[in-house]
Amino acid sequence: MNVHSLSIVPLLSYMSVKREKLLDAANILLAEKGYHGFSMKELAQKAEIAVGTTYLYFKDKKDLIQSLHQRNLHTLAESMFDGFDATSSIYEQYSCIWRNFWKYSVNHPDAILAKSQFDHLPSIVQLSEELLAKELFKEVGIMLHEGVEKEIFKPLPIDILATLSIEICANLARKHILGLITVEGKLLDEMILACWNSIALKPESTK
Amino acid sequence: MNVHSLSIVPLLSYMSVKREKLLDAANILLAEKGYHGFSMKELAQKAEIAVGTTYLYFKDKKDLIQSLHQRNLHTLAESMFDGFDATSSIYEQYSCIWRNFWKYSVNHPDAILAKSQFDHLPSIVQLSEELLAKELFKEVGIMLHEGVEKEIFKPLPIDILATLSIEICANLARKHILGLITVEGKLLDEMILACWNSIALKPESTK
Amino acid sequence: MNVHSLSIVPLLSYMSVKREKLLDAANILLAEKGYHGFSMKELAQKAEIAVGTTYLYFKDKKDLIQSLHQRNLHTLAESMFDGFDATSSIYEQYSCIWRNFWKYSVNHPDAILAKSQFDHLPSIVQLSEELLAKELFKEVGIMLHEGVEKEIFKPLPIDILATLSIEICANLARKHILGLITVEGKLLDEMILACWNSIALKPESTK
Amino acid sequence: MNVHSLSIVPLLSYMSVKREKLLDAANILLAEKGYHGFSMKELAQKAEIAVGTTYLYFKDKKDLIQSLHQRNLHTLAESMFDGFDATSSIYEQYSCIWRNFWKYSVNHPDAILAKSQFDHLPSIVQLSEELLAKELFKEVGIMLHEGVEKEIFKPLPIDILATLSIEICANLARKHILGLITVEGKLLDEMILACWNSIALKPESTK
DNA sequence: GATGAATGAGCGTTCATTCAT
DNA sequence: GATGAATGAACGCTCATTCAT
Repeated sequence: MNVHSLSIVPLLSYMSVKREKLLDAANILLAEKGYHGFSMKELAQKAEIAVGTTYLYFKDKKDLIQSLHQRNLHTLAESMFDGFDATSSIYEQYSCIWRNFWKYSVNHPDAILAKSQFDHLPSIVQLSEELLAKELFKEVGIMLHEGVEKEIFKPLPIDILATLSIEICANLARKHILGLITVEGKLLDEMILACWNSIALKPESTK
Repeated sequence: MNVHSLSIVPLLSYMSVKREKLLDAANILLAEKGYHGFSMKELAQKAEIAVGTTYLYFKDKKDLIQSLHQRNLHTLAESMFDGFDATSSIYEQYSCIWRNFWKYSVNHPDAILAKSQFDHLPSIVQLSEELLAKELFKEVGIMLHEGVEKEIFKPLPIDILATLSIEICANLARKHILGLITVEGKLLDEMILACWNSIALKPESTK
Repeated sequence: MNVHSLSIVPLLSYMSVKREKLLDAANILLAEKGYHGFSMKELAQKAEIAVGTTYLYFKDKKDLIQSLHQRNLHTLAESMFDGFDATSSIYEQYSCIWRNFWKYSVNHPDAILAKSQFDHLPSIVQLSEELLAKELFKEVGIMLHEGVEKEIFKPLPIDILATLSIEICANLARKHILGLITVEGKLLDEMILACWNSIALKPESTK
Repeated sequence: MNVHSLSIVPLLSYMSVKREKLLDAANILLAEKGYHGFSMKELAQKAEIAVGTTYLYFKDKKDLIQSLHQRNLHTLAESMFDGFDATSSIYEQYSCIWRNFWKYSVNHPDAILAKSQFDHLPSIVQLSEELLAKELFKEVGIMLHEGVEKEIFKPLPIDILATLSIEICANLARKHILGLITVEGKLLDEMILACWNSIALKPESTK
């Protein structure tokens, strides 16, 4: 992600206020009712836009949802590496990412709930998205790989390490958002340690 | 109708062949497309019956999906405690449940994929189902509770322990089924240990 | 209507208990919900009979309703001429018929309400029924005709005389049954006089 | 949009062409087949629009039929008091209303046939409609009441007087429309007199 | 660019009718 | 004769999408 790609003109042409309003509304509705559970009319009303206008910004409903997924992944990627220092210790890197993910989840509950819609309806979102995700989060992979090299993490496939340690965070966050469990304060540290321990070669006993 | 058949007939009368075929078809479609994503016509075709016949066995689509959820939960509960020995060591109990869950997941991929649909559309499945689930899996809770008492597991809320250790199994299984990761043979033992370590007070280093 | 046609065998073969129960149930449902407003399943349940059995007695729904109409017309015809004396005065004949019609209406509210369904949905009941009706009630026509001959009634077409004097009775009865108006005791005599006056050449002033 | 058109536009916006076409089509179908006897598809085809369009103008079938009933009642009310002079003699008032009703019936055969559908399916049309009707036709009530006060009509409940004298007109009209009777020219005067005589305290003998 | 009336395929569900038992 | 499970066409209604304004 370099400075050039952030040049203002392409961004403006791509992102309009209406487009954003539509994506925001879609996020909420997707989280609430699932892909087939809301209508384009509902969406337009929530976004305070005429139905027809929707089709100026998105080819169809599927395109809208895919765009939403992309935007959410980008936002998440940005948040996840906030304050990330690739030169700090693996534990610090790990902890930073975990906390950032958690913070993002709590701040974007709809996005997290919508995410589970994407994950569980592969027919909707193309496989290409999966590749995009790999690209966006490749630093997580790098970190895990480094951990394995340094014999901090178990020598397991990176995908499995990611599932065990990061995905579980999404799982906890979703339950937390829905009020099924409550994770706050000190408990959060415990969660991070728990996830760390599940992949650490030499897990730390709780003091 | 002789005495011997009587022990079976009542069960069969409740679980008619058509009813079962409908539930099986629904499992597949739910996994593939989500609740709103498949039509009753599609369902009937997959079950090889007429649309109208569906409504002889289920009041409506919602009722069908709730019944499916119940059936799946019962089947899962039965599988999960196969060979379970409440007097064995906590690790053996934990490992038994984990393995059974995994085996069930691999044998019932549709049920596992459909499960995430239930989890993510709570509005469809009544709260009573949630309670049913607690009832069916209360032995898991007992085991975790015992582990906490014996200072084997961290003193965390049971719900969180369950999420960290058991639910992650469902997560891994889903990815495994979808072919996103591959977990086989020795790797399975690693997974069990990973989950155990995430909640163990004194996690074991890999030998 | 002679003694021979009343011979028992044809009646028995034509009228079975189940057939009658079906017609009774149909009468009620037709009155309540109209022709398309009730299902054959509803009908069968009300008649405490299996759905399929209905089709042993009637070719289809239309046939059932036509049969019902016929039965109702026959019952009405029987009632209307109860105590009828073709040799008595025209007013006595008129009054007798009017009262009998009223009595029938009050005793068979469903039949009267169902009748309006027949009258107002000519597409359902064939024109042949109309002819049947003429046959059944021809004595009314004879009476009216006689009244015209004797210069008691106005020299109007018989159909119009019938509409003015008898049909209005059905109209009042329907409203009475529905509770929209209340006609009792002395008021009934007033009604008869009113109808009489509408067709009488020399109407009587109220005393 | 100039000042002149403004006096008309508000009405037009409420009564769009499509809406009117739908109501007209509904009138015909209701008269022909009854409420449950025609489908929304049939209706749309008759109105030469798409099915979905129907639902832009009416919430559902029930709403459509209620709206139709209201429109018909308003049209009838307007027609009935055409040339009505509350200061003229009771007979002239009575005659005016009767003739207007007849004229309306002959000009709007579908509305008259549909009317009986409303009357016979009270469960569909709310009670409030009944009150509306009373409001619209209260002048009829006033006229009848005045007639009773002046000892021209019999001292009977207004509802009964209305049924005897006005409703019979609808009855005759329906039969006339269906071709079951023929009422024309001089015969019409006879009918009016007949109805008048049925409620008059001193009925007039035919000259 | 922005609108929302209009579309008709498709939805979940019910229905009159059949037929193997 | 009597049954009721099974059928699939047809129901009332909603939907994503289009297009004249």
